[in-house]
Amino acid sequence: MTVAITRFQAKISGYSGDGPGLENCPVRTVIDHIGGKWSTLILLALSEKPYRFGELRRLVPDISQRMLTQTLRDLERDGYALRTVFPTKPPSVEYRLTELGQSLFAALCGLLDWAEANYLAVKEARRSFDERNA
Amino acid sequence: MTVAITRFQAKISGYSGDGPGLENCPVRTVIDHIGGKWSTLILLALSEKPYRFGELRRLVPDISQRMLTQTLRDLERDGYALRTVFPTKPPSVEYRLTELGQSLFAALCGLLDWAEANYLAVKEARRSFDERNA
DNA sequence: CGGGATCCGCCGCGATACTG
DNA sequence: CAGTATCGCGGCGGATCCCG
Repeated sequence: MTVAITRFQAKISGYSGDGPGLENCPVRTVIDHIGGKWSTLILLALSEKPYRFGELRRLVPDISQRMLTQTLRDLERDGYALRTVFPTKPPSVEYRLTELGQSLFAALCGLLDWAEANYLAVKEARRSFDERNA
Repeated sequence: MTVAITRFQAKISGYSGDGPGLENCPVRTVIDHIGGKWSTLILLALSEKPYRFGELRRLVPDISQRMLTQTLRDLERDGYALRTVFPTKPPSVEYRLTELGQSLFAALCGLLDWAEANYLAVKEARRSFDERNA
């Protein structure tokens, strides 16, 4: 009975092979960081082609410049995005996905497609639930 | 030039066809809610088989009982999970995925597998980035 | 056993102002 | 143009106590 659990234990609780265990959980390591409010949106934008800072701002109208900066930094830190500064005047900075970022996006695509196909059902489920618990 | 953007505009900025637009964005509607700290973990656990409240607590050792309750409520509200109460003494409550939840999980699998395969590379990228910016 | 109620710290995120 | 600095709020999430 606990045998069935074991198959997923590693993904859920982490690998206790070396160290504390919980912070070695693959799911947490990756998902926790792309679970932010803007990460997937920026990833989606950059999947198409490299963009400059200002272009990304216009692409995502309601992101603050502070959060765009921070999101891009996080993506860069995790190895998903590459930041290139062109020393022009005024300076221009280009962001593009790395190989790792592209492969992450490929894995993310299934979820994004699902979201597009099913978000109406989700919204309806929410509405229905809220109505039942009025 | 802006033509290239248009292809993704809907997914990023939402469908402005009817209403304000931004809250009609499929990505935001779905991803924002499963981006929580525990949602994917519980989804992963329930994908294997139905579980009871206490079993889930043991499966995810470091979740508080408050957050487990709330996460399960959210999953139920979005139509991903089904809550069944058995009026035994003491009562037992079972959680299982709905069809919608199972299909979401199927779409999520690609990402989970990617996380398992690449989380070491991500951790290394982080370490390297932090070192460069010391 | 499976919660609900309450209190509270942390931090994600936004708004605004300033800079090279 | 592409950021940095500072301030402040709301809400996520943890700890604790109580209940049927």
